[in-house]
Order: sequence, then C-alpha cells, then structure tokens
Amino acid sequence: MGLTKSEIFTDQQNKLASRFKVLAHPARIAILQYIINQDACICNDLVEELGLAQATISQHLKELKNIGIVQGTIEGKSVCYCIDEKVWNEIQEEFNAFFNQEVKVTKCCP
Amino acid sequence: MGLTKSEIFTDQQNKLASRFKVLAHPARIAILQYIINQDACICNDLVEELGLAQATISQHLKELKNIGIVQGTIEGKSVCYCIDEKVWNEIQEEFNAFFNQEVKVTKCCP
DNA sequence: ACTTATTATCGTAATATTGCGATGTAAAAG
DNA sequence: CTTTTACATCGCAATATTACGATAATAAGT
Repeated sequence: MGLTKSEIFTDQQNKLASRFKVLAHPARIAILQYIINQDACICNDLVEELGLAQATISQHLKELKNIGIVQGTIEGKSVCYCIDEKVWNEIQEEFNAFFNQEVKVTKCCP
Repeated sequence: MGLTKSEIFTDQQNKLASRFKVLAHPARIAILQYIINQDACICNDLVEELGLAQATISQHLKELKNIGIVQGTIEGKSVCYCIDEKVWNEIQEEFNAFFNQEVKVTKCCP
C-alpha cells in the first residue's frame, strides 16, 4: 500500500495528475512567480528571497525542470533560470482542456 | 523536517498550491471525469468503475468535497455526487489567473 | 595552485499520502 | 426486529515528499 496504482488509470490521467503535482507546492509556485516577476533570469536569489535552504531550492528547481516549465542555463559559476514559455502555454492549455469539459447540471445537486 | 513551511509563503500561494494538490492524483482526475461523463450523479459506481477499494474512493471523494469542487447529496441509502459548477469555474479562473501572468523572454534562455 | 562562490547531489529525519481491511452508521428491504 | 446495502471513518502498513546538513563539482578570482 501507499503506492499510487498508476496502471489502472489512463496515460492522460496520470500525465495530467503529475503536472498538477509539480505545481502543488507553495515553494514551487513562489519560485515560478519570482522568475516571472524579475524580467531577467535567476539563480541563488531564490534562496535569499524564500527562506529555504539551498539544497531545498535546488530540489524544487529540479522538479520544475523535469516537466520542462523551467529552463536552466549555465552562466559562469551560476545558473540562470527562466520560464520556458512554450511549455508554460502547453500546460495551461492542457489544464483548460480538462476544465472545459461540459459540466451538466444534474438532478441531485441543487 | 518533512513539513512544508507554509508560514513563509503568501496565503494566495498556499491556497493555489493546495488546490493543485487535490487534482494531483489520477484517481481524483478519473473520479471527476466519470462524474462529468455521466449526466446524472454517482455513488458506489466509482468503486466498480475504478479498481479501488470502497474506503479508498471514499477518501478521495472527501478531499474533492473539501475544496467544494464535488458535492454529495444523500438519496436514501446512497449518496449522489456531482460537480459544483460554480467552484469548478472558480478554480479554472484561479488557475488561468496564475498562468496568464506575462512571461517575458529573457536573455539567458534561448 | 588556492580560495571563494554557486549549484547539484547524497543521506537522512520528519511528515504526508495512498490504499485497504475492519468496523461503525444510517436507511431500505425483508 | 433483523438483514442488507451504501458510505464514512479508524487504524495501520507501504511509499512518497519535504527539508536540510554535508559533501562534491565547477568556474571565477586571487
């Protein structure tokens, strides 16, 4: 037990859920918002901006990079992070496709 | 450790993340899709439709009810579940408000 | 070469989530 | 009143996530 039974769900359901999961942490929301607000890219500033340890920030960035929503470019001894606009828009569209399913009004819910 | 440091984030960030978290499981995605596809409400069918135990389905439904996206109405000895269209739309708008932030093209990300 | 700065990764402790059997509850059926 | 049906809740085991100190890796500065 304690293990999500991915095999009983469709690929689409698993993929959608895993993308929601990446956004399901306030630190990762905060990281994305910070990157967006600064017009240039970021690196260690996140450690100072949020009150989390460097290892923790690095771990969150790794998850964001895993789904491609964030990109990291090496610039000398630091790494510059930015939003991948293409992936950003793709994810928004994927979420909207889910939410745009017709919700019918039913008898039992007033 | 192991505890999310909610106090260092804004209410908006925590709220948004917690809503993403509810959708971050394929069983809950599947439950929502099933309720939407059947034009009437549901109850125990979910246990047969998905291959999960009754206790597990009940737990997932509880989380969906907690954010108000799903409503349960007692109908005799069973409970009829449906989508709360108002909350459904609110959450979609909340997500879009997040995604509609302007993503600027930056120097370090080609 | 040595030191410093920046980030990634490893290992680990604390906490959370997932899943399910067992049990409790309430309404319908007999 | 007893049994059955449909759900909810409790308690637990397995697994996942979060956070961080320690350490490694790489590049810049001295």
